[in-house]
Amino acid sequence: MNNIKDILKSAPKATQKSYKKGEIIQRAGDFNNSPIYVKKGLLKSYLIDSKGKEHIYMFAPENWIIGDLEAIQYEQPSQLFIECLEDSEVIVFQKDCLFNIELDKEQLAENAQVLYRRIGRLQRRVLMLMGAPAADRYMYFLETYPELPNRVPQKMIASYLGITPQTLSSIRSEISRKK
Amino acid sequence: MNNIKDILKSAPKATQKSYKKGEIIQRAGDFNNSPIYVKKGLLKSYLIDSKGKEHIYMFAPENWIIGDLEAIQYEQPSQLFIECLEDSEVIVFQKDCLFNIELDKEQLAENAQVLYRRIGRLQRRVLMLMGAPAADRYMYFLETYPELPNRVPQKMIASYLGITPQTLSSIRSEISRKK
DNA sequence: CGAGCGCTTGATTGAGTTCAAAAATCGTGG
DNA sequence: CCACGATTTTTGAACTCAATCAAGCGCTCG
Repeated sequence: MNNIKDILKSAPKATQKSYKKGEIIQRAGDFNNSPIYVKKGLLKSYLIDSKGKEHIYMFAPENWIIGDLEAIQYEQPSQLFIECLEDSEVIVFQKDCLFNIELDKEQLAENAQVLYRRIGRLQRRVLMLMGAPAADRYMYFLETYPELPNRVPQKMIASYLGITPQTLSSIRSEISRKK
Repeated sequence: MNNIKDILKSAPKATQKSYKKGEIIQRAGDFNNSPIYVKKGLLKSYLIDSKGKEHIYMFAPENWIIGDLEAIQYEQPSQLFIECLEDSEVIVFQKDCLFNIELDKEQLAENAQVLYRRIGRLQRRVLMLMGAPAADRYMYFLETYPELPNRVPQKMIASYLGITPQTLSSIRSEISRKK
């Protein structure tokens, strides 16, 4: 995914921070959004919709970057909350960390590839959300985050997949029945 | 969206091409994928799923960039078809056009922002696909592509939104009834 | 040890799909 | 420019998958 070495060298003014499980790092409405690199631990970002329902946009275990990139790029208040699911150590970047003109060429080229990879993953997710039935979505989650099924509660997985915890439960029992 | 000036200056070895309506520019399985900038006309990219059903991933009217970025970045064969919906003039880039090390710093920084914006749009789409009912999805389409409702048939809009043409038809009749 | 949260299971409901067919629109050749 | 066939859109009925509603079980941690 995102190579730690590449990230670190491309972030001259990044700051290191620690958060405890349960802390909310960024809130919807905040203007002060930054990309966050996870060194250790686990974060999630999520949207609260008009009916008060939570939709998880992504998880960020070790070596992932998380943030409301849409809000950052368009200089709008964040739509997303970012919350700490395990005690975590992170690096908070500057907003423009990935395209700051003070970076050197290698770093900029590297960063463009980091963004490219993220687009690739998002493309895959969009195609998945559009076509795939609930069971296939769960498989997709297992591929994307092989280490997470044991680290996050099922209701969060369901929220990430856009299905209810009940549906996920029945999918899982169906899978284990088939074995 | 993507500023034509920025794109052109950042693409030293790009080639210009013309396609007629109905031509297929790239096919699933091709290894020779490139990002394509649309100067004039309209393209679409789409996936054929295991049941033979077409899912439109995106439309690219004037000034958009289209391509199977996932396939390019991971150097895999394309999953997506790219097809010409109107006679079009396009610029075919090199695969690494956006992060080629020969580009200068301004160009690289600019390109990173182009990618950033695309991520922002994808983020929005993922959140939309996850939560929103069919009627809201149609509204989202109208916002994203204000000029397209008259240029593409409804069945394609439905395919882009992940709903059936029948459902879209009933949504539209409901909307016009409310006025 | 009890209260609350998370997971499971079953019954009911509902949004959207599928199937089918009619109505409207488009495109092409005469 | 019209006519005809093909495609697209609309409409309606039956069905399906997943959501909602509801109840019960098992943990955890307070």
